[in-house]
Amino acid sequence: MEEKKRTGADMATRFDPQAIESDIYRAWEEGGAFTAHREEGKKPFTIVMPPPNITGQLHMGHAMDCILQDAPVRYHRMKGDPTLWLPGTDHAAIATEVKIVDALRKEGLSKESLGREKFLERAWEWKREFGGRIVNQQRRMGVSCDWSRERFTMDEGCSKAVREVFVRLYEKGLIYRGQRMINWCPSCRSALSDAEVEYKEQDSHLWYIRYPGADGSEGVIVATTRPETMLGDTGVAVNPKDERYTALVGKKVMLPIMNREIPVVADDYVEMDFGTGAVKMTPAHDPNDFEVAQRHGLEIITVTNDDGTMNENAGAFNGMDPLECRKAVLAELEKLGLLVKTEDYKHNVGFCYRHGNTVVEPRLSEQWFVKMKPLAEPAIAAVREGKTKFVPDRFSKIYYNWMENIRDWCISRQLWWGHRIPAWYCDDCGEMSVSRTDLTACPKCGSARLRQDEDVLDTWFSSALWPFSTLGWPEQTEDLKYFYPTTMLVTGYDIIFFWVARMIFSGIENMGETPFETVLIHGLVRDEQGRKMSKSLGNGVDPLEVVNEYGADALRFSLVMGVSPGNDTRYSRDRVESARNFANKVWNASRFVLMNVDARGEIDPAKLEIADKWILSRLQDSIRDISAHMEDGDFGLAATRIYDFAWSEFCDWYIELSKARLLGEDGESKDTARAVLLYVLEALLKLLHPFMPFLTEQVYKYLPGSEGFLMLQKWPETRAELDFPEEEKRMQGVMEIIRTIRNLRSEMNVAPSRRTRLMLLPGEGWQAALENGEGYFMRLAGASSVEMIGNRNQVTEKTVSAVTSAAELFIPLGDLVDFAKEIARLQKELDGLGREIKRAQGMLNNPGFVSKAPAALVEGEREKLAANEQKAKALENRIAELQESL
RNA sequence: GGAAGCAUAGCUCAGCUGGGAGAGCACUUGCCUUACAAGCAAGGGGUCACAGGUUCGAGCCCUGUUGUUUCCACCA
Repeated sequence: MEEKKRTGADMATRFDPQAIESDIYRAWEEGGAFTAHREEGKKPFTIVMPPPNITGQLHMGHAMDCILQDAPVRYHRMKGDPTLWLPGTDHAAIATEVKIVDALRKEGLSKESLGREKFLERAWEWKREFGGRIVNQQRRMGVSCDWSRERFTMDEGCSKAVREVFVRLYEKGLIYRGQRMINWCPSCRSALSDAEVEYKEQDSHLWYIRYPGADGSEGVIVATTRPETMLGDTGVAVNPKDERYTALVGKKVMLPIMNREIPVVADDYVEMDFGTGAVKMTPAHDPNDFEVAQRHGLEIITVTNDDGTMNENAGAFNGMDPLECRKAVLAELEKLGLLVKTEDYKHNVGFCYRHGNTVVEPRLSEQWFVKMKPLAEPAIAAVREGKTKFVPDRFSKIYYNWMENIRDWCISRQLWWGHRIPAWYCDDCGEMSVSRTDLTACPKCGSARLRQDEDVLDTWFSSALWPFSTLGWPEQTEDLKYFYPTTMLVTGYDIIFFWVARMIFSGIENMGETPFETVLIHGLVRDEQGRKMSKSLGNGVDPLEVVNEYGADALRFSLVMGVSPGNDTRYSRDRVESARNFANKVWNASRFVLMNVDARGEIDPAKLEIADKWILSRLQDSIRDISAHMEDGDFGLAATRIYDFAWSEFCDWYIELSKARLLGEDGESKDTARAVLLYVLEALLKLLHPFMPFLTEQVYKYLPGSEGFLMLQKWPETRAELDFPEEEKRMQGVMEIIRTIRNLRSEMNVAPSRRTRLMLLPGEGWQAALENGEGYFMRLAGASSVEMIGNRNQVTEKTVSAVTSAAELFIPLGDLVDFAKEIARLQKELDGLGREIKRAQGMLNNPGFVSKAPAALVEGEREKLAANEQKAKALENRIAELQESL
């Protein structure tokens, strides 16, 4: 470690994050500061990090994730809780495979030409490169997670967990294989789960097509948005109550072009008032049609290939892509005179969430599924019973809504990168076996002619196990026993379905316990215009660029300050700049303190002056508020509070107040100020550390007597003996006078260089406090002298004046004073006061208020009223005097 | 079709269980005051979307309206 620097004089005048961040991070990491330790008997604080995909690089959403986890983790670590933040990455089956296939294409290669084994080698290479890159980007954000426990969804342990869960669910009958209608992405050439389809509204048409009767009658007109699918039609359905079609039910119509006779069936599914009330049935390419077909025994004809093109069942259209086919079919129908009409129509079309431009086709296919109902029920109950709490609570509604309407989860993907399905098929006896270990012989007939299922699992199958697979499950490791269930999950609302819900039911099913106590949901980071950041818009902001320009602390702070839980937030350069300015402010305040304090001094309560008591008391208040906000997950409020304390109270006032003493002759007062400055600064650094870890850690190195890392110091505790409510009030009175004088001087255009005498007529009980504040009036309010007077008559010169709650004040300004203007000014002040008095009187004259409002509040109003009445009286007197002298 | 969020200063947003409207940025004025011009001081600027209701008291709670964003569902 570098040699410790000792004085503020060594500090640069500006905080330079670039110069220190990487060194500090390395020191933390090498010093083992992130490593979690189990301490029996103590409740741990545990977070498993949502594992970023290894596909690319960190975006603003990740940055948000980082800070919202790092802040509570650092807070709890400082509180002394055994703290584990477990990091890792996700193999992201489809997403990664798509990227690798793209990369291969640029080399003129394809998946197929490479073969499965070579492809997987490439994929692991990819993982090493991009997985490492992501993790280093996280380090740049300052994340204090335990890298010694880093995991990957496809590492040995997690893979074992996946295999174990799959087999267990299969054995319980909760995983099955079957022909079902699934979402098919022609670009992935794979099945997708319902959650992976994004619906977008598209302008399209509704085409009305006549299907003539098989007997030569006029038949029926159907309406469709996808005319090309008619090639696979095997029926027409009408509502049984629809009298227009009663005669047709049971008859056959002729499917044009294909010239196939298809039946007309009656089914409740059909809405009578949509279109013509008659629906063409394409059971292989529409989930509803499929169900109708099941009920009525309709034939099922698949007319597309894996890549979305038309297949041989499409007859003359074989090989066309669907849009081409649509045009050709419509042209043909037109020629036949069967295209009755075309209407403009808007409807939702499903797109692949990884191939944004690819339309997802419902398609009949043999896939693996998880039976969801039995898993969803206890997961719903767990949240209802409060075993897992969503914060903010409204997100639990989204969760319930999804869980209560859940359908079976299609988990097989026709990909290579992922956990391969542990099922083997025997080519001799046809037996299918699911196994924890790789099979070499058929368990039924002993044949060695076994083929493992070609498919891999949905990436979310493994991430669903993340809270326990990463802790060692299915082994009963010490970590698992100690850290599960975890304390908190932090993630965006966009993956509640994909991930959060699945972790909850997986945790309950496999561990018997919900995986986390709290799910803290945050919003999206949008661009400066409020649009979602996306690659296609090219409006993404790279957090690393922001870190390079402004520092990690600035970015982190800008992402939390003034942000409320669960709400989206806009990225704004202004906010980062403002956070950077704050960092610099704290840096310079520290520099000031350290230039004046070179040793740690004890605080002796007997020697504290009013300003000391004020700032110490304000500090107590800040510690209370900030700690409470940290506990509640209100990081936006915590950050705002520390900002205000540091800037508006410590810097703007206490430091300025201390200057007079530091430059003065009174050694004891000077020492006390020094001790208080250092004490408050150190507490401030600790309170700020969860948000600005680099800056605070760096400053801590300079503090006299500091040892080790700030990040491992104790979180500040409140001390009752440092609460000084009475002195706080007195100091605020002094501050009000200072502000009032500044205001007067400014209004009167008194040059800052011109010092003015000050006369004070103290209010009752204020004499001592004001005498105490003389130095402050001189230093902070441009006073050349302070004179206490006992009576307004003692003011004989031309002065401007004002009334505050602590005193009446007079500033002789000679010819600058224009009595007429002065009267107008005071009158305006008096009018304001009058309104205020009226308001208070109104309240106090209201019997309801006096009898029902809290006593303290009523008393407070009484006090304010009395004070204001006194002020008003003083103003009236003053105005009268001035009028006389006019 | 169902659900949720948002509507507060010119802009972006805070506002904890109801108790005299706040911040950042922008704007005006004056300051290089020996920590900081990435700064200091002073100032202007708001019918808290609208309409009702509850309450002694509503930005906050309830009902409705309007605007806006998002999620879910998917009637071809």
